[in-house]
Amino acid sequence: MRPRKSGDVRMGAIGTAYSRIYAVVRRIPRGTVATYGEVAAKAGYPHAPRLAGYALYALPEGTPLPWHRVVGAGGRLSLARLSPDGALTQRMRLEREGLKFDARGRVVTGRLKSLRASKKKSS
DNA sequence: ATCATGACTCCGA
DNA sequence: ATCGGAGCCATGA
Repeated sequence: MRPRKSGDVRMGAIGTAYSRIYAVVRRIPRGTVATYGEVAAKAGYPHAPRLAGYALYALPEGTPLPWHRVVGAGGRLSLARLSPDGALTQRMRLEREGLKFDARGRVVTGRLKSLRASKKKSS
């Protein structure tokens, strides 16, 4: 089930899936956003976008990780489903880094545009 | 070991 | 545009 938000965090030792995802999130350039799929893929799980979301969900409140740079596909703030308030914080932080949002609350960046172009059915 | 769940994504209707 | 179902992975009980 859901990991505890605080207390027993055994991710101190690197090598776990969470640590890998966190490492990727941490290396997201400022003023840039990455999708859960991107983060998971770079962490070593190209087909487990849920892991990215799951790992971020386990993040403590005072996490130094730039979790706000992680958005859903197309720049959507999936966080809004779980915590609307948190989504506002994320949006505020991203705007502070120079990112823009459209009327629907989607992030507008030149990086996500290439994401949609690679979609295609296999064989 | 198994079962259920999730800040996801994709595809079809 | 919205709605629903299927697939994938690791974690906790």
